[in-house]
Amino acid sequence: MKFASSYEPNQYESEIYAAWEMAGVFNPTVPTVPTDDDGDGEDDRKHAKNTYSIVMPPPNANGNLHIGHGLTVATEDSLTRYYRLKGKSSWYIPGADHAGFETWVVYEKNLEKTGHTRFEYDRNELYSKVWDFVAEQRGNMELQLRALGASCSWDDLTFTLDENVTDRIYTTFEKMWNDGLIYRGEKLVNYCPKHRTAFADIEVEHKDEPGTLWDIAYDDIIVSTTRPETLFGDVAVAVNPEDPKYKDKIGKTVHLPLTDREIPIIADEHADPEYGTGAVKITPAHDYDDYEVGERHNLDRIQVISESGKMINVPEKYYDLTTEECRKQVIKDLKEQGLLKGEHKITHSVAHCYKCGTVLEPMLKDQWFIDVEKLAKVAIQHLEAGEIKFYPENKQKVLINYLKGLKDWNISRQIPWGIAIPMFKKADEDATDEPDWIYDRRTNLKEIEKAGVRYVRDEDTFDTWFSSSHWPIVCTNWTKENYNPYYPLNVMETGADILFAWVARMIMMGLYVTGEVPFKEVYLHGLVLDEHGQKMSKSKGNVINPMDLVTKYGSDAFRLGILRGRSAGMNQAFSENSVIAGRNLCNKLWNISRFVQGIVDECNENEPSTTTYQTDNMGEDWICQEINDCLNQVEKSMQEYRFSEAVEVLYQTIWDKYADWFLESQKIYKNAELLKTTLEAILIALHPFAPFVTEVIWQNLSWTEGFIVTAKWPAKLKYDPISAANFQNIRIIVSEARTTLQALPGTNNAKKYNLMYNNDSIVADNQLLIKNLTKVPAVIALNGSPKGLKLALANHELYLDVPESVVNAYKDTLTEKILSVGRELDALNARMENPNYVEKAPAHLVKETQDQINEKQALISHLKQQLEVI
RNA sequence: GGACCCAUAGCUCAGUUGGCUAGAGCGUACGAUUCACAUUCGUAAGGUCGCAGGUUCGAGCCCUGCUGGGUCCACCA
Repeated sequence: MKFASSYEPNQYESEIYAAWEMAGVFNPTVPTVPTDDDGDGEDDRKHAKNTYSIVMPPPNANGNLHIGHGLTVATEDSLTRYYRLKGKSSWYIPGADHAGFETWVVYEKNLEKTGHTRFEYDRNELYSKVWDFVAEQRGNMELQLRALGASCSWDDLTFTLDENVTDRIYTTFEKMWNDGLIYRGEKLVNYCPKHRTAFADIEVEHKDEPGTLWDIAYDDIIVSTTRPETLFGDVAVAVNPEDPKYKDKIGKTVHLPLTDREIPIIADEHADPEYGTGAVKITPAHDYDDYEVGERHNLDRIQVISESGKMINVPEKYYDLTTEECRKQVIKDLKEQGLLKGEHKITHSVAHCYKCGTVLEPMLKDQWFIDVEKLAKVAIQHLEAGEIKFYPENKQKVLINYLKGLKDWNISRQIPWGIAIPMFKKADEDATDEPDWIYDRRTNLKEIEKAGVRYVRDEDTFDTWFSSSHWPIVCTNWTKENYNPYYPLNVMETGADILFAWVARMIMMGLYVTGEVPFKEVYLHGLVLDEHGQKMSKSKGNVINPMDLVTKYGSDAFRLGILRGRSAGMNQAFSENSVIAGRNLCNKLWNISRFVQGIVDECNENEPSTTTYQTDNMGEDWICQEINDCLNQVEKSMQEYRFSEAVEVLYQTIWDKYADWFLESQKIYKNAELLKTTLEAILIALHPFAPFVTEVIWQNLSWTEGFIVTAKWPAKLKYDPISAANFQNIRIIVSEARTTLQALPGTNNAKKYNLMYNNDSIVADNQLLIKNLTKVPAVIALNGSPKGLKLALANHELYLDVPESVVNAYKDTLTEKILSVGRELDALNARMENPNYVEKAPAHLVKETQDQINEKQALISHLKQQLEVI
């Protein structure tokens, strides 16, 4: 006997994972690169259809996994393992993210601790410093993925800075440049003065905050503003053309306070007559709306805030102040001059850096932009054609809606840790015929020469989402030349929170580069919340570390626990309890196997299992039916990404049906061949969710061969359906006997009273089983002279051999039972008395109702007889 | 301002084209104990499915409105 009495995951998990990895069972069976073994000049994979591909959203290469990764892996790996068992060549491609901005922030903080700043180094130096930093930290995350059981193909791990990735990014960028989809523009961008980089719109966090709205007199016009310090950048005052208050002022000029400038009053829809004073100052260099007003009226842009957040291009007095200091000074000076006419407290939303919380400045900068209009349009067409199926479904509409309003995408970042933008600016002023910017891949050079003209490289790097948008393409080694059976991916699984940032961009880029959608289905998971439904955060102290749970309860328990009760796209609570429930299931399965192995040993049936088992009794037919049902439901659930349902049905089948009824019956019958076949079926069916315990058991069973990872999904079991249906009688009889025994006065009743039956071949044939399941001392035939307490069964005549006093004490319970069955009967009768129901409801339902009425009536009359006897 | 999601047992959640007496896990109460498992076994209690209408023979599910909670997008001088 190899099985200890309880399952200890820590004893086995790392060893089992190492064995899997060593044996290469996670590698896809169909090659992942073009092959031509038969030498016919054609890729052998041309006809490989049975593939399943899924990529991992790359976790931060130098970070640790958090609970969201735990859910990601549990979900993706369950899919991968399921389809592998289903016979597909499954390829789960792992990844690691250089996490441009995130890592940079961590690195820069460390750098500052050592008393240095980024400005002491050039980009190449910084890049190699961060590279070393990441290399040092790297590896934890990959070990943690293994601990979670991720069955990925490790040889194919893709790092977002791998050469094939940067190659692909450059190729795409070049194509876009040539197609005119890339442009350089001076636009307002979201700029973090602390990190000194710009962000895409999607990375900005808006928060509602209290603020002040000041009224400032520009001569006789009063403007309202929340940012008086930007006054020095004002180039106009706008009023609404329909606003009668200001109609006669349009075209005139006003004096800009604290300066010696005159600025025009212009008419623009942007000014809302209802808001504030209805007149608004226009600062095109520091406000998005004003920028657009400026465009419309061809106004200058005066930048008054520098990239370090200090005032520039302002009178000496204000120069080099921070925006905050300057604001105070301006307010003070305006007050002194009597120009401050009002002050109102308001709530407005303010843009913050999602990393450090600093207020973002809209900043006028030259940046690279992607003209997204065409890309979005193509994506919308394919989405509307239903080429990608979404789980949850509604995300398709949400995504289309987003794409319809998408603005041009700023892909420049001013941080060194990332893929360099392969663009060079003309340095020779004289070469007027040459283009200002040229594309070139030699980003390691600060300066290049082309046709005798000098060019200097752009120092910016790509937004990480630009490279991430190629993820399905780079992970599967897609190329234009070769057919690839793994592209498009079968599914893209990721967090619902990055639908826009990532999924949308992968779709646009996939279509642009390959002409095909990058994946056929999208499954989005929600946030994992704490047990009270609160978002996990360090500040709240409610963060759950998945690795702690894995250590404590095992990887399988964690996976089962986190998938349980979870559905697509929903933010849902998670607690240790569900992991404990998972741990218990693993232990149950372990003991089930221990028990089965015991019988197999006893019967000397240690040869590989066959499908030629015989079913010799109702319980055996019944469990075959139950397992088939279970397999069908798991298959259906997996098809629809209903993991929670799949896990639920497995729990019930394994625990409530296989262990509690079938194995109990096998204590009598001992059908070793059937036990082997059925145990294999449940082990394989559970394997996608609990890979370790099922494999450990598989390795310990005497008759199984190879790894369960690469086993075949179970075939449907053969059984006699009539016999299977008859087993329900046993279950009903046993349940009723148990309920009644518990309800009788006194304790330990099961040991006291015999069960007697009259004229019942099912009971007669299963006396021993019923005795074992109810734990009564004996099950005895009555031969026509009833006594004791009759069980509340419509179709069976059974009695508990209890003394009259006990029967009398049971009288109240019996009366209540008659009443409750009576209420059920009334409800059924009412339904049948409704002619519309009888006419319009489907015939089988009407018949069912009638059958039930008959049954309840029989039951009531049985119970009433009993009551009369008392 | 636009859109989306959620509301079912004490807690966390299932409930697929409308169909029987609305389920699970955890928790609670009571009982069991050599013979695979106390990480066990058995039994029970606990729900007018957020509110108000409507459609239907029949509504947790479909429709309308409302209330409460959450998310995203846009805007906010």
